[in-house]
Amino acid sequence: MHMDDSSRITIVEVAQYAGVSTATVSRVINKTGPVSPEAAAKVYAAIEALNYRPNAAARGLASRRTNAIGLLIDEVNGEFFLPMLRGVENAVRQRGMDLLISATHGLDKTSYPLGENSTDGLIVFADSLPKEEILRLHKIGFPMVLLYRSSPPNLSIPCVTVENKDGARRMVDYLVEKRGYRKIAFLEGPDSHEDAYWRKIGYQESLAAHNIPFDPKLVSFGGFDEAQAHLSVSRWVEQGLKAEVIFAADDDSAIGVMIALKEAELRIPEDIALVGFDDIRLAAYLDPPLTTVRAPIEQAARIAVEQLVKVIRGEEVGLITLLPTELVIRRSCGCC
Amino acid sequence: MHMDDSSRITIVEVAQYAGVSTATVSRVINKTGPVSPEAAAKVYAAIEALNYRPNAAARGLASRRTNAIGLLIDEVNGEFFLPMLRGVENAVRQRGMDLLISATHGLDKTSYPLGENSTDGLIVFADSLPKEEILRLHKIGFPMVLLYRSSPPNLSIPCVTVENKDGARRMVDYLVEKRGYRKIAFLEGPDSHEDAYWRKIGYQESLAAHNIPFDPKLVSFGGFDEAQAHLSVSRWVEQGLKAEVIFAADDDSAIGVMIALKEAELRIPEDIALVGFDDIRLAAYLDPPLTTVRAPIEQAARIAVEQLVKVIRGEEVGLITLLPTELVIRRSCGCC
DNA sequence: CTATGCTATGTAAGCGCTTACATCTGGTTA
DNA sequence: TAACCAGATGTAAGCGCTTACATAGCATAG
Repeated sequence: MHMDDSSRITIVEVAQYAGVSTATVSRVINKTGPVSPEAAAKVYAAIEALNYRPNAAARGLASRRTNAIGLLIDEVNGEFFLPMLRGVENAVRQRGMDLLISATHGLDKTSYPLGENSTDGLIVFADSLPKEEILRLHKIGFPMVLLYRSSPPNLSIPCVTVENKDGARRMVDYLVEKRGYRKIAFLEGPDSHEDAYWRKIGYQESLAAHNIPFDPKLVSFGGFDEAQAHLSVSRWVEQGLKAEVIFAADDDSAIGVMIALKEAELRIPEDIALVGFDDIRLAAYLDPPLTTVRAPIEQAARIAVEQLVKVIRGEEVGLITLLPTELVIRRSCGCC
Repeated sequence: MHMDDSSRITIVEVAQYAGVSTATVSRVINKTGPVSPEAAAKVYAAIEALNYRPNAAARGLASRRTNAIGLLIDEVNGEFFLPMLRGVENAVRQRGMDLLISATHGLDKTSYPLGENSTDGLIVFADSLPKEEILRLHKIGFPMVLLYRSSPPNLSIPCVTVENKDGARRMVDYLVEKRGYRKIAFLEGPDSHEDAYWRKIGYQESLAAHNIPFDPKLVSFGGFDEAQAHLSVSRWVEQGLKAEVIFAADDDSAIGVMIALKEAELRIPEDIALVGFDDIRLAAYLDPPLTTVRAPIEQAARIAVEQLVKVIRGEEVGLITLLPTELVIRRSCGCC
C-alpha cells in the first residue's frame, strides 16, 4: 500500500492527546464500561482533532468480533438480486454493521473468502455453498441463516424463504379454475435450487387436485435464466408444443419465454398465455404485463439479517420463516 | 459469538502438526519466500487435516493489507446498480480479493465503515462521499478510484466514467436532425451528481449548436428517480407543457415519465416522444421500448476495479477513463 | 581450504486494538 | 469510624498473523 506510515493515528496517540489511557479511549468508542463525562469529552475532542479511525482488523482480532455479516451468493445475476441486496444492505446498515459480499460462482466453494474468521455470521443464499461446508460451519457453531434454502435434516439452521409451493399451487389453481386452462406447461428451475423444487411440487399438486394428469412433455428446463428459457422454449415451439399457457418458474425465465414466443410470432396471451414467479420490477412493464406470483424478496432478505443478528447474539430464533406469496394478475395470462 | 473456542485452529496448531515453524506455514500459504517441496506438502496436509482457515483480521493487522476492496455507494437503488455491482464483483473476485460494500445513504458520510483501515482501496461511486473526505483519504495516500465522478481539481485521483456530455449531445442532435423536434424538454438529475451535470451540458450544447434557444420552462427535476420524475411530469402536464419530446436524464426517471404520461392519457410517441439515458435492462422491454443512450455500466465498474488494483500496487494509471456511449434507437422517440 | 552466496528455516517482535484485573477514589451503611 | 461498594481509570496480556533478522546447510568460486 502507498500510505504514509508516519501519519498513522492509533488509539495510543488518541489516548496521549486526550491525557487518558487507551483503555478509556476504547471504552468511550465502544460505550463499554463507565467513563466520566469529562474524560469522554476529551477523548471525543482528541478523535476529532487527530482524525482518528479505528483499525477494523485490530479490533476484530482483539475482540473476536468483526461487526460484519457476510452475504454468500452464487453470482450477481438476474433482477431478483437487486431487491435482495437492498434488503440485506439496509438491515445491515441499520444495525451499524458492515456487509461483505462474496460470490462463489465457479470457485471451489470451499475456498470462499468469507466465513468464520472474516464475519460474525453468514447469510447463505440458495445453493451458493455445498452442504458439507454448511455442515462444517454449523459444527463449529458459526452463526448462519439460510436464505431461500432449507436446513439440512436434524441440523436446525434457521432459514427464511417464501411460500414457493403454495404460491405455485395457487397460481395453477387460478389458471385452471378461473381461466379454464388444462394444458399447462412448466418451465422448471435448476435442480439444486430449492425454490425451483417447491415450485414444481406446487405445480404438480395443483394438477393432481384438478385431476389433470402430469405430462412430462409439458415440462422443460428454464434454469431461472433468461437465455436458457429462451432456448428451451424455442425448441419446444419447433417441436410443436401443445399448451395453453406456460408457467415459468421465475420471472427471469418468463422474459426468455416472452422473447422466444415473439420470435415464433405467437401472441401472448391470445395464442399462448404466460405466467411467472417473483414479480420482479420488470414484470409490470413487460408487454404484455406479466401475471406472476409476488415473492417478498426484500422483506425476506431483511428478515434473514434480523435472524442472523439474533443468532449472533445468542438469542432464540424461529427455525423456519415462510413468507406468504401473492398472486398478481396482469394481462399475460389472458385475464382481460 | 457462540463459537467453540477450544476448536479454534490457528497457524500455531498447523505448524506443530506439520512439524515446522509458523513462519514456514505463512510462507506456504502466501507463497512468499522459498520453501522446500517437502515442507510445503506437510503444511498442506496439516491444513487439510485440521481444516485450518486463516484469520483475516490477524492477517490484516500483521501485514497492513486487507486483500479487500470497498465499494462505496449512496444507496442500493435503481436498475443501474445491478450491472455496476456485477462488474465490480466479477473483477474483484477474479483477482482473488474480497468485496466490501457500504451505503452511505443518510449516514454522516464521514463515519462510513469502509476506508483506510478496512480495505486496501476504495471505489467511490458518484456522490457517496463528500469532497472533504475524499481529500482526507487522498492526503494520506489511500488508494481510491472515482466512479461516475471526476477528481477534484489538482488532485489527480483516477476516475472512470462515461461520455455523458457527448452522449446527451448526440441524443439531442439526433432528435433535432433526424426527428425534426425543436421543443425538447429535459428532466434533469440531482445537482450533486456529475453524470447529471454533464448530461445537461450536452443537452444545452446541442440546442445551441442548432440555434434553439434554451428555455428554462422546458427543464424540470427528475432526480434520477422514478417517483420524482413521475411527480414532476404530472405537474408539467397539468401546467400545459408544450414539448414534442422529453429527454429524461436517466432511464429510471424515464420510467416515471412513462407512467405519468400514460396517466395523463398521452400516447408515446404519438402525442409526446420520450428518450432516456443508460439503457438499463428494462429499457428494451418497456412499452413502447425506450430510445436511450447506452452507457457501458458493467464495463466501467470492471475498469474501475482494474485501475484501483493498479493504484494499490503502486503502478501508473491513466487519470481519466471516459467510456464511449452509444445511441440506441427504439420506438419511444417516434422513429418507426 | 576459506570465502561467498544461495536456499531453507526458525525466532521473535510487533500490528492496533480489547478486556481481565488491579487500583484508587469517594460516598454509604452499619 | 470502619467496612464496603460502585464508579472511574490504568496496566498489560494477549488476539493470530506477517516479516525482519538470524542462522544453518551446502554448493560453487577463488
